[in-house]
Parts: sequence; structure tokens; C-alpha cells
Amino acid sequence: MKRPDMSDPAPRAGLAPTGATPRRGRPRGGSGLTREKVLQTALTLVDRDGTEALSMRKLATVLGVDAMSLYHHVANKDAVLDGVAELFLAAIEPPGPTGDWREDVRALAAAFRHAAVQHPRAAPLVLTRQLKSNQGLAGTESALAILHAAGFPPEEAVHALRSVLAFLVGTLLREVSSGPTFSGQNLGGLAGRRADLKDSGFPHVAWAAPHLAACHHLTEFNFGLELLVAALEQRLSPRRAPSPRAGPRTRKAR
Amino acid sequence: MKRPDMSDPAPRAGLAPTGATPRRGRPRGGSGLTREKVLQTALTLVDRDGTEALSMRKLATVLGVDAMSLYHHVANKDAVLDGVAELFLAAIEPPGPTGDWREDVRALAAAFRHAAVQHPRAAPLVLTRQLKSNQGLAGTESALAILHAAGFPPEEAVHALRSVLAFLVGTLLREVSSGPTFSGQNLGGLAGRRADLKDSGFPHVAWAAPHLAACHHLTEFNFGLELLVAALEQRLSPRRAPSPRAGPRTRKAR
DNA sequence: GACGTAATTCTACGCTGTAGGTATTGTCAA
DNA sequence: TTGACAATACCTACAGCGTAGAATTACGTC
Repeated sequence: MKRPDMSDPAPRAGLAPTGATPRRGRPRGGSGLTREKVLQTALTLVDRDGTEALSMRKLATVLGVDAMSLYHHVANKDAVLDGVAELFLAAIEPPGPTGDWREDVRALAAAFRHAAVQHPRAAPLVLTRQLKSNQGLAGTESALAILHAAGFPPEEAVHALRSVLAFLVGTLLREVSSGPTFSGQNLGGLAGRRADLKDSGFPHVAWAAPHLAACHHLTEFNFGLELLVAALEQRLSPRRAPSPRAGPRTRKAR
Repeated sequence: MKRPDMSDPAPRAGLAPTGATPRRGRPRGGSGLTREKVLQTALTLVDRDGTEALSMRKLATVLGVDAMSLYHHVANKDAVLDGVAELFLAAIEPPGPTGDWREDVRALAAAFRHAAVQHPRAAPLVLTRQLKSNQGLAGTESALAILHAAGFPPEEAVHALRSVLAFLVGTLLREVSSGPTFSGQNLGGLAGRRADLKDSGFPHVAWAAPHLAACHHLTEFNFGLELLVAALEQRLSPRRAPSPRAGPRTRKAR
């Protein structure tokens, strides 16, 4: 416990895919518990009951193990949550380049959203805590490759990446926090909410009440993303009208 | 406790500014504890130690009171956090209209950011949980008034509002979560981080390493906001070149 | 069999949110 | 003045939490 790291013989970053016997010839001193099993079970538990309901004791019970046994595979509860977040990120597979950087941006954003919608209760772990792992770097690499191919200089590419990422975090946080939905549209008292907004005493809120009462998350996602893509496109070629053809400096790299 | 609401004789939304004796002639059955005192103390406590360090017992101790006494003024701990979030929102004063909707959007966003930077540890309460209070409606009203004056139809105004808000949530969450900063720039191992990124094995990460290693939050904030403003402007007048003059249908309402 | 070692379990501590009960206090009706 | 009533506060207690530290178990190697 003094040195929570380095109980693993392979200190390379990242996580081994399977098995990973902790040491060469000592596979089962106990019940075959592994870091991967712990984190995978934690993910399913978070998916079912939410982040706040996760406790080391419950996790251990599900694994058929004493709570303290977990601490031989993870440093503490925070490390479990970090591990779940990494598991989440690892499930994202960045799509390949299409030649149109706008399409590539859309596809990468969609992949991110897909993962969040797939694990709505685990998503806040990734969206709200800053991760220390290298797992996030893969996504960063994909995004920067797209922006580089589009012709952005490195500084602007980083700014663009951070802008889009901030938007993604915000929208997805809203989407996964808005409880269970049906066909992307919030149910339950929609008409009542519209009436409340109309009577709120705020004139512009009343003016937009029909559209404020509901929130179709995919539509909002696409709207904001298209705003950012359009603005980036405009920034790339400030003089030209936006045409569906390739941008000016495309295919500069690859 | 069965009916946690309506212990207040004035069920109008919002919170009375001061005093607010719960009933006409029964001001002090005990130590003069009030909901406002509880929430204000909770805010200062959160500002000092963070959200996770807040407990009902510590809060009560600071107030010189037993923990259970708090439950006569708030329903439970979650209500305390909601109240702190409302206090946070109430501190935002939306700037008045300037006649240029782009300036108004910038000013409103800046006011939001100002509040977040002022209370970095309380900000996640507002950014991550969806609020049920009417307090947030004031900000919504301001934003919609700006977008309405700019000439957006209601549906598009809501989309625009949600896009900008999502971006704000994302950036500010990043800014307040990135620990203490000095002059907006992260200190501590900056050179080391740049070296790590260069050696990460990801070519584009290495390409942009100098700009990835640091994060000047205000610059990122302005960059993304300008992207969105430019895109909205383009959307308002798709045919015209963006001119510094007023937009097309300005001064339609006030 | 003996030993070293890693994995696991057991025990315990201080902390949490809050349900339930009781005591104190201020206001009003009689 | 007195009794009823409601609001406020405190006390006790419970189930649960993360995890430090000691004890136990099970294995591979002599």
C-alpha cells in the first residue's frame, strides 16, 4: 500500500487486453481477481445504478469478494472511477479519414456521442473529471490529425479542438443528465412545462416556450456542431463563399 | 418533513433578499437559523473546501448548531446544494443591451464566466446538475431577448442558446476543474508536459505539443465564443459579408 | 515439511446522511 | 394566568461509507 503503483510487472502505460497474470508463475493466490475484472464490473454497476451508488463494498459483493481485496488491484475508489472512465474512452473507435475534414469532425464527434449515449450514467466520469491517463490522447490525436489535414496550423488546431470538445462536454452532459428519454424527446409533462414557461412572467421565455419546453438532444447536438464546423470553415477560407467542394489547403497532408 | 415545501408563507419563486421571518410573529423559537444563513454558509464552505468536503455536520458546526437543526430549513443535503447553486446564479447580473447583439452575447457569456471564476469550487454545482429552480430562467430570458433582438426566430434562438450554453458549460468546467492557476496559465511542469507530449508516440500530438501543454483559459473561452458568434452571424445573413454595422432586423424589439 | 510471498479476509475507526424522539421556546385563545 | 399548539433545537441511533492495519490463507519453490 505504500507504493500503490508498480504491482504490475509491465509498467507500460495503458491496460493489457486480457489475462495479465500478475506475475510469471503465481497466477492464483486467491480468487483470480484482476484489475480488469474489477473495472469491468464497476462499469456495469455504474451503468445500472449510477456513479453515486457505486461503493467499494457493493463492488466487492458483486465480485464475490471482500471489500478490502479490491485494494490489491486498485489504489482506491478514485482509481476505480478513473479506470471506468478509461474503459469508457477505450470503447470509442475513431473513424477513418474520408478526405473531407468536415465529415471527419462530424464522425469523430458522433463516435464520442455514441459512447456517451451507450453509457449515460458512466459518461459524467469522463465529462466532468480531467483524466490523467494516456487514453484520452488517442482521441486528441485523431482530432488533431483531422484538423491538420484540413490545413489548420497547430495553435489554431488546438483552439479548435478545445472549442469543439467544450461544446461536446456541455451538450452530452445535458443529454445524459436529463434522465430517461423516449426517441430522444423528453416525455412527462411537456404540455405542462410549456404552460409554466408561458406563465413565467419572462416575455421572451414565453415567446420561445414551445421550443424551450422540449429538448431533442440529437437535433441540438447537430445544430451546435454545424455552427462550429461552419465557423471553422469560414476561418480556414475567410474570403471564399463556403462551397461543398474541398477547402483550399486540403490534402496538404495525406 | 412529509411536506418539505410550503413552510414558507410566500410561495413566490425566488428568494427574499434579507430577513424573511418565516411567519408573522414567530421570529425566534431558537437560535435564529434561517434558510438564507444556511445556504450562504454552505456557499462559503464550498468555496473554501470544495463540494465534496461539504457535510451537514460541518455546516452545522460552522453555524454553531446541531446537524439536525438544519433539516428545519432545508429538506436534505441535496436541497442545500441546489440552494448554493441558486445563490451562485443569483449573483450573475445580466448586462444591459448595447444595440449590438454580438456584444450582448459576449457580455452575457462573460458575466457567466465571471461568476464561475469567482466561485470555482461551487461552479460545478451549476454546470453539472440540471436545476429545477426558476433562478435559471432569468438568464434564459436575457439570452433570448438578445437573440430575439438580433432577429432570430424562436426555434433558432433556442438552438443558439443551447449551443452557446453547452460550450460555456464545457469550457468553464474545464477551467474550474484545472486546479489553481496563475494569470490564467497553468504552472507546474509545463516544460515537462510538453516533453511528455512530444514523446507520446502520437505524431499530431507531438506536432501541437507546445500548444497542448498549456491552456490559457480566457483565450480558449474567447476563441470558442467567437466561433459561435461568427457562425450565428453567418446564419442570420447568409448572403452578406459580415459587416460591423447592425444586423438586418435589429431594433425589431426594443 | 518449511519458508517466503502474494492474495484475501477480518477487525476496527472515524466519518456520513438522516429517521425518530424529546426538550425548549414563543404565540395565541381561553 | 393557563393550557394548547406549533416551531425550533438537540440528542440518540442506525446503516452505510472508505480504508488502515493485522491476521489468515494458499501457493510456488526450496
